[in-house]
Amino acid sequence: MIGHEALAPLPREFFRRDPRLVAPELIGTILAGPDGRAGRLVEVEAYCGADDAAAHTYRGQTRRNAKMFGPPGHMYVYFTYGMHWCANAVCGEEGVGVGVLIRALEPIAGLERMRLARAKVVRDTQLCSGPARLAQAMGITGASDGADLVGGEGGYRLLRDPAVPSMDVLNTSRIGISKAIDAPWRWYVAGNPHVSKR
DNA sequence: GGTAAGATCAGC
DNA sequence: CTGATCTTACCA
Repeated sequence: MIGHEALAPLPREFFRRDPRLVAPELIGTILAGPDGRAGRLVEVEAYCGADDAAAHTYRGQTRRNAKMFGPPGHMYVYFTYGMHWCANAVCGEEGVGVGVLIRALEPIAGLERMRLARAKVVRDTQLCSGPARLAQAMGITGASDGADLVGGEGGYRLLRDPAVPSMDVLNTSRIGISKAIDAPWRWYVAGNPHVSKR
């Protein structure tokens, strides 16, 4: 276990900015969930609303993406491919519809719970190496849509680690999209085995 | 009302 | 590389 209490939550204002500024700064921060589960962010992608054809919010607000238009610092959780949940941190001013998709975590606490949530996994690098994998490992579902990552009501928080290990952050185009495929809005930790493959 | 595609993953 | 699996969004 690690002492979550000692780690300060990221302030609301941290998220109230362009997701392309927030995303790289989220690398190295910690997502803390229920039951002591926690992981360090090692891969993220920015989605830029009306300026971004690949964003769920590109064509405006719908029932599904409503939380992305809500206040920054909350989670936007969506269901896709008939079976997977994925989590974003809402950014920008309220009403804008931008955010950061959390694509991979390096598990740092509550690994037993994570393995329980992902029973078939044999290697720890398969626990959180992908947006749907980490959601399953952390217990994130539609019930978490709109949870406040600053206040922690809803069970999840993003924390700043005062002692982040040094790491090399690389920037590339995003994964798994068919539009705006050239926008360089993905950031990940070089050489980290928990970054998503494929 | 009908349908195509989807910010994915696991298994062959 | 393919199948799974079903919600959402968009069109008629």
